[in-house]
Amino acid sequence: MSWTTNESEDGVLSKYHSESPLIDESNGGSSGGGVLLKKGPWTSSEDALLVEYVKKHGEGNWNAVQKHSGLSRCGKSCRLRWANHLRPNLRKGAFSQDEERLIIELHAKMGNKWARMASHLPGRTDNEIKNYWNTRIKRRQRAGLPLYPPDLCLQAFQENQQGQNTGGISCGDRGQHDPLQVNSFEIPDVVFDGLKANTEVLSYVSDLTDMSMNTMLLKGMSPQYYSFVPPTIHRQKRLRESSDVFPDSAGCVQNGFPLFDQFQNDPGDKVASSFGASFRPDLDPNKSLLSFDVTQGDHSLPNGNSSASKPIHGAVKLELPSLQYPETDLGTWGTSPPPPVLESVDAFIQSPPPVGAFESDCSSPRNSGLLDALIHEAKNLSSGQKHSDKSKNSSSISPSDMADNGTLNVCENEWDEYREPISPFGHSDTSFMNECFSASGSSLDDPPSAETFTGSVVKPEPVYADLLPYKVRESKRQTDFTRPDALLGSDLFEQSFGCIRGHGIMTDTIATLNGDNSAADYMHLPSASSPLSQEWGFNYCVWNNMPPVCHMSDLL
DNA sequence: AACAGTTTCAACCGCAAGCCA
DNA sequence: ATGGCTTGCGGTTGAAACTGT
Repeated sequence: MSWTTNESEDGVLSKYHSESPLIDESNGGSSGGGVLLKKGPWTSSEDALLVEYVKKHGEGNWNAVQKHSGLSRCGKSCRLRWANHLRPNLRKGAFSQDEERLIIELHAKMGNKWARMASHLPGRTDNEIKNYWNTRIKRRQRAGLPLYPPDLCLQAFQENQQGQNTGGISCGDRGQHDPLQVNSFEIPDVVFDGLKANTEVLSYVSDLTDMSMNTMLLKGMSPQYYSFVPPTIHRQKRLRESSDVFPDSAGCVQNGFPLFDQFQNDPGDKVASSFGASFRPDLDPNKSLLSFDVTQGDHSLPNGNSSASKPIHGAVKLELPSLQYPETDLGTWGTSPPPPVLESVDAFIQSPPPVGAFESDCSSPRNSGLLDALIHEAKNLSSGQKHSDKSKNSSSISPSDMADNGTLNVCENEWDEYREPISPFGHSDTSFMNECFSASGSSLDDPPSAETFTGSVVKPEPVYADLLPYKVRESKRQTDFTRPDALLGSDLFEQSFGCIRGHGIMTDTIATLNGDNSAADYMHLPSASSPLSQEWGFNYCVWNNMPPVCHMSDLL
C-alpha cells in the first residue's frame, strides 16, 4: 500500500507502505495541507465511506471527499472508484455478445473514445471497455486476426457509397444514432467522423467510388489491412515498432511472409523453413509478391528493378494503411536491429510500414476512427493505380506495384472462382477462413480453442456467426467444425484449400503440426513434389489473406 | 506442489478542457 | 485575459488471477 501527499496530486512526493488501510483523520484533514493520501486498492471500508459520502453530498466536488468523509484518497481516486465500481447500476461481469459486438462497432466508429463508447453501454465503464479492447487487440494480434469483422469494413464502405450516391457524405457521430437501437451489425455513420469539413480528405472519399470493395479487398487489401493499428499506440512507439518490424535481411519482411514467422517459436519452425526451401527456387520475383531469397538484404532484386519495394510487397499487402505512419522513415526499415520474432510479428500486424507513394497523395485522417484508415487506404490504392508510372521509379511501394503485379491478378482471378457468390464482395477469404475454423463457437468468444504458435494459450477469438457467409453457414450445417477430421475432410475445406493444393504446403504444414502424415490423407494431395511456380502467386494470396497460419492450430 | 509465463483488471498518471473568480 | 481548480479522458502500470509445465 502506498501513500502520497496531495501537495502534488499527480506527482508522488513520498511513498511508503502501511498496514493500515485508512489513515487517521488526525493526520490532517486539509486537502491542501500535505496530507498523506493513500494509493492502491480500495478496501471495503473505504468504499463504504465513499458511498456514504456520495449519498449525503452527491457526486462531484471530489476533492472535498477527503475533508468530509475522512477518506485519505485524492479526489481523482475517489471519482474513479465511484465511477468504476461503486456507483449504482453498474454492470459487472463479462461483456455479453451484444455488448462485445457493440464495442467493436463503436470502436470502428469512434476509435479510442472509451468514454463515449461507455455512454452507449449502460452500466459499463470506459475503463472496462478500454481493458476489453486492449485485450481484444492482443488476442487478435496474436491470432493474426483482423480487429474488425470484414463485414464491418464492407458496411462502412457501402455506407460511404450510399452517401455518395445520395449526394452527401455520411457524416460521423451526430449524436442521434444510438447503436443500442440498431438491430444488426449496422454502422450507419461509421468511418467518416474524421472526414467532415476536410475537403482534402473528402476528395479521396469520392475517389473511393472508383473502386469496388472487391477491388479493394482483392487487390492487396488483405485482411490485415483492416486490422488497423489502434490509435492508442504512441507515435514514438509506432516509429520504434515500424522500424523494428523491418529489420534488414532478417525476418518477416524480407521473406515477405510475415505471419509465418510465428512458426519460429513452434515446432512449425520446420514449416517456415520448408516454405523457404520449397519456394525459393521457383520464384520469379517479377511475378510473385514474394521474395524468399534471404540474401536480399539490400532489398535489391535479381532483375535490378527495385530497391525496398519489391521484397516487401508481401509486407505491404499485409500491412495496415500507411496513412497512420507517414512520419516513419522508410529508410529505417533496413537499419534497425532485428526485433524479437514475436514482437516483430505483433508489431508488424499493428504497425504498417510507411509507404511513400501512399503518403504523398493524401492527408491522413490519423485521428479518425480506424475504419477511416480503410477508406484512406482504398483511396490510395485507387490513386496508385491511376498513377502507376509515378511510383514505378519510387523506392517505396505503391499501390500500382501491387496492382501491376501479375500475381495479384492471378490472385484476383482465381479467387473469383472461390468467391462467395452471395456475399456482396465475395467475403474476404480471411473471414471465410476465420469463420470456417472458428465456426463452432456460438459465443463471440467461444470458438474452438486456439493456441498460438508461441505456445501460450490464447483466448479464442469471437465468431460472428451471423456474419458467416452463406456458403459457410450451409457447410456448417453439414460439417462438425469442432472436429478437425470432419473439417479437413469436408467440401468446405476442400474448397478453401483447393487453391493451395498441389504443392504440398498444406500437407506439410498440417503434417508438421500434427506430427504425422495424416494431413496428406486429409488433403488427398500429392505431396511436396508438385510444381509451385504456376500457383504460387495465388497460393501466396491465399496464405496471405488467410489468417493465420495460426488458425491451423484451430483445426488440429 | 512449485514455478514461470501470461492475462486480466483495478488503479494511477499526465494531460487537456471547462469553469470561475 | 489569466490563472487556479475541477473534472474527464486515454494511456500505462503492476498486482492478482489464471494456466501450463
